[in-house]
Order: sequence, then C-alpha cells, then structure tokens
Amino acid sequence: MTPETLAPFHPSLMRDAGRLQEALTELMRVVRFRDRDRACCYDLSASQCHALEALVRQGPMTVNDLAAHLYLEKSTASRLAGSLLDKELVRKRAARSDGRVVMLQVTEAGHRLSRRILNDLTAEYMELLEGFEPEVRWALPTLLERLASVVARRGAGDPGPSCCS
Amino acid sequence: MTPETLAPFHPSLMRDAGRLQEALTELMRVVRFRDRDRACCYDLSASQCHALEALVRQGPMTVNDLAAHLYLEKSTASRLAGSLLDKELVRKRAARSDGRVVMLQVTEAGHRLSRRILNDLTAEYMELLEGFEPEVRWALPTLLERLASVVARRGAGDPGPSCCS
DNA sequence: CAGGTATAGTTGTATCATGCAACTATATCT
DNA sequence: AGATATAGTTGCATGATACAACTATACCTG
Repeated sequence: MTPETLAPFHPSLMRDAGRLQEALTELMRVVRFRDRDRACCYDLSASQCHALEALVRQGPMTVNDLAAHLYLEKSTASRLAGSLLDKELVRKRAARSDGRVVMLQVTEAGHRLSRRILNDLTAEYMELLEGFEPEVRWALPTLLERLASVVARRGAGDPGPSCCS
Repeated sequence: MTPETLAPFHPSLMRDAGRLQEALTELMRVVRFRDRDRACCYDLSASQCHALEALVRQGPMTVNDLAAHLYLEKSTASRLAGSLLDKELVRKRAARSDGRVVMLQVTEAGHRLSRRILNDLTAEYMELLEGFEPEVRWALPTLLERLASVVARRGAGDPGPSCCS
C-alpha cells in the first residue's frame, strides 16, 4: 500500500495524487489567508464567522452539535458560542426536554450580520466563477463537496495507513 | 455589483457561487481537522510540516521568501524556521552576497522525514482518488490549482467589494 | 426511590500560531 | 560619512485550540 508498491501499477494515479496534494495545500493557504483578512471587516474572527454561518444554515443547535459540525472540541465550541453571545449575535435557550442542553439560536442582529457577510461572499464568488467556463461553474462546487466528504469519511472511521493510531 | 443587482441576470451563477462558498468552507474544515490530527504522527505541528514541505519543494530559501510562500508574517516564519532548526530538520547558512539574509536549507534528516510524510500522504491521496472517475482524477488537481490562483490574486491586488480597505 | 453511570456544558490551564512593533545588523544610496 | 532601506529576531499580546476537572442534569437498575 505504499506509493512504491503502487507506483509501477498506477503511475498516473500517483502523479495525480501528488498534484492533488500540492494543489490542496496551496488552496488551504490562500483561503485561510483570505479568511483572516476578511474577518476583520465584520468585527468577527474567522472562527466566529464560521460558527455563525453554521448556526444560520443549520438552525438552532446544541453546543455539542455545533462542535461536531465544526470539527472542534466541545469546550472550544462553548467558548465560541460565548463570544457570539457577548456580541448578541446568538441567544441561549434551555431545551424543554432536557435541562442539560443549551440551544443556540441566532438573534435578529446575528441574521442581519450573517446576511451581510453572505451577500459579500456571494458577490465575490460570483466574480470568481465568471473566470471559469460555464460547465465548470457547476462542476466545481460539486467536486469540492465530494472531495470534502471523502476526506471527512477518511478522517472519521478508518485512520488509514498514515497515522499514529 | 451586489448579489441583488446581479441575481436577475445571473441566477445560476449566483446559485453556483453559494454552493461554492459552502463547499469550500466545508473542505477547509475537514482538511484542517485532518492536518491537525495527522501532524502529531511525525512529531511536527501542521505549520512546521507545511514549512518543511515548502522548503523541500522550493529548495533553499530566505526567511522572507518562506514567509511570502506561506502567506505569513516574517516574524512567524522566523520562529517556524527556528523550531525546525531545533529539531535539526533545517540548517541556516549566511548568504555570501548579503550578510543580512539567512538561507534555510533542509538537512538530511529533514529530507528523510519529508519523504516519509510525502509517501504517506501520496498513498492516502491515491486511495482517495480511486473513488473518482479517471477523468476527474486529472481534472481535480487542475481545478484546485486554478481556484487557488484566482483566490490568491483576488486577495493580493484588488481587495474587492468586500473588505475593510 | 436511591445510588451509580452517562451526558451536556463550563471553566481552568497549557500550548501553539500569529501579528505588530521595536530592535539589531547589514547594505545601499547620496 | 551619514541617511535610509532591508533581513531577520525578539518582546508582547491575542486568539484558537485541546485536555482535564468539574457541575448539573438525565437515565438506568436493583
């Protein structure tokens, strides 16, 4: 299962794997850099921005759900929720059925800010997509979704041949 | 230039922009999570790992070049280089022509570790790519490269309609 | 129903990544 | 020679994050 073993049988696969690795690394860097830069505009950190977006997209969630959704430790999610609470972008409500859980829901101010952010982002991505051929405009998000889901699956169950397991 | 303005004219473009935004966000999350997890295996942090990889790919570099390549502040790059120096994965050499610059070059141990990491990664990406159709295996890295370069360009010169400029 | 166990969240603590600003040393220009 | 620019380092502050300890609530079992 090492590249050496596979190489003679799948040379092009191995080449594409290398290219994918490099391209994905570069993409991660530039997007992370852009996010850091952009976040300031809304007086939110990138993490807060992502958390707010998740809450808007998914509707009211518990702290645990938020953590799972963002692949974070629950303590981190709790603090993140706290910071959004301080800014009054979300509200906490006790769940009726279970006194332990805290439901996080986005406030009106949170929705307003989120809409603003999403509008700006969408505008930017529209400009960006205009540089791609029409078929690609549709295919690109689809591919990224697939890629993300495969990477997520791999991380979750099967630790793969790579890790310290 | 806001989405509202463009929407009536490019409804599908706007829809794709939204999907792209969501997919890219999710991809960032899962990859970042995976990187954090994986890094431990080699007794390196994710940042150190990226820096080492950059030095291997690009050959000897100055601290400033490393910073530019990783989109980091030079002080951060300096410390990153220091941490790799402590682990004896890189070496510092004064440049002949200019007494101020420090050339970072990967040591033999650094190359060994880098090869190990790259092998593991390549194996993983090969498995991952096997889940995609052969045409896509080639197209996917190409698309990611394009996407990264467009995002990078956008971040660099033109701050776009979005930011605090 | 009492006691044990499981679960949701919070808080304490440590670490790492990061940026900005101040500083040092070298180089370049006038 | 002196002024200015550049490469790198270091001090300092902040934010993101994990892990572990803790609290409070829920559920289960005899």
